[in-house]
Amino acid sequence: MGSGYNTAGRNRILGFLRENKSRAVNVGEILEALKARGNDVNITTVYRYLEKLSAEGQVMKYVARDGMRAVYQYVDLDHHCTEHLHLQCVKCGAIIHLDCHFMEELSEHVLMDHGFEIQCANSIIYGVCADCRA
Amino acid sequence: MGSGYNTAGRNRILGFLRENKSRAVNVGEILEALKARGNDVNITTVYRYLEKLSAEGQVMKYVARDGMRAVYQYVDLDHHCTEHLHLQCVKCGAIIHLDCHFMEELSEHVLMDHGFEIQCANSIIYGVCADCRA
DNA sequence: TTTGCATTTGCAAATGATTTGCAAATTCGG
DNA sequence: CCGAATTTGCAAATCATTTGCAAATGCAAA
Repeated sequence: MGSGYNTAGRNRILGFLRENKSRAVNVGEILEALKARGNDVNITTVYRYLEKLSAEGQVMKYVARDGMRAVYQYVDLDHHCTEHLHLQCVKCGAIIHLDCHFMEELSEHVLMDHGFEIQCANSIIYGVCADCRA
Repeated sequence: MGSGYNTAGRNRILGFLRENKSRAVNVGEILEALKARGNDVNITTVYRYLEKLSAEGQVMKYVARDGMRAVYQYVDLDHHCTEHLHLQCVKCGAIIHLDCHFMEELSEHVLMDHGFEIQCANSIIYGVCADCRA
């Protein structure tokens, strides 16, 4: 994990991602949030570090459906499991991990009754999350 | 359906989308394909018409997982039903409609336990179908 | 068929997110 | 504290997509 040099900018970026691990954030949000708390970080640095984290699997990168910008979400490597589906909010881009027992039921049903073996890795179910419905 | 004026460019674009209704295409492909067959259509026209078709529900617009460009897929309005999920085989491209009772259970679970309201229309679950697994 | 008006087109320029080149600044092990 | 390797910041470059506007086209009514 955490390979590379330890710098102030990186710590701030990673900190913000961790604080918001329940949702996906975009580059603009990161920039604004850090600027607001007086810790400016250059946009290029943000992009480059996010790419690095993404390659390391420490964050997940997705593309929001409405606009055309990427969103990033912190991944808790400890609790990580590859066998779950992703629910993505079409409004805010947040990713919800469907890794509860129900996932198994779904997989089994689809396999038994439809002969279809789900590949969770690249499947995304779209919809609207709780926050955006409120 | 098909509202608006009938023009050569639009017919060509819609024709190409229909010919490729089994997959999603991007703007570049449309441009190249039409140019290759000697029917140039302006890029602006393509974007504008796709937006219109998308608004009418005649094509589905989503964002490719890899890059950052939009892709569009023709929708057969006759056979269209919004309340079921699609399972698509990554090998043969076959699409299975998950509209059995289990669909309701899934929707309900996701809404109750995760506060997430599924939009079936553009969600696709990938995997391998019965035929291709054999 | 001609006329009038709304819609559509094409071009070039604007936009907005993301990437890249490069020199200066920073990190950290020795 | 030194030096090599990494990271940063800036400005400019990309790339897909959008927009403004004048010219071209479609279509229905006369």
